[in-house]
Amino acid sequence: MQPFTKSVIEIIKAIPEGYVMTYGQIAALAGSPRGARQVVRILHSLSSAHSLPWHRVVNAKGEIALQEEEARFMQILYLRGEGVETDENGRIDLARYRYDDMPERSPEIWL
DNA sequence: AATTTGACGAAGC
DNA sequence: GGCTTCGCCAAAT
Repeated sequence: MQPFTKSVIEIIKAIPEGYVMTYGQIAALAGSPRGARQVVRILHSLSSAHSLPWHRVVNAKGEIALQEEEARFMQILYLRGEGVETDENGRIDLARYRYDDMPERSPEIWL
């Protein structure tokens, strides 16, 4: 297993309750700024095995990324249970709920 | 060793 | 805003 993959798992486990992170954010923190699809893979195959808080990972637009309706519903329930508001389409306000591990490294988010 | 897989993301229209 | 195209890359096949 690549160090990148291990980092991704650790980062996801470190997302606090009530916050979310994006695939790209996680990949970048793990050392691969264009490895967002790896994060997808890892979650797809390991979310249950590692009991990761998979529901705290959303896409760059702040939307629920899951395709199946039932799984989307579950993710929304988990998030609302932690205090993360979602609209009827599963959209999250990233300005409020995005978790920034190292804000000084991500000046673009200050916009 | 080569190809496919993915819950992505940025850019262009 | 939506939609398409393209780049991305470790793991699985």
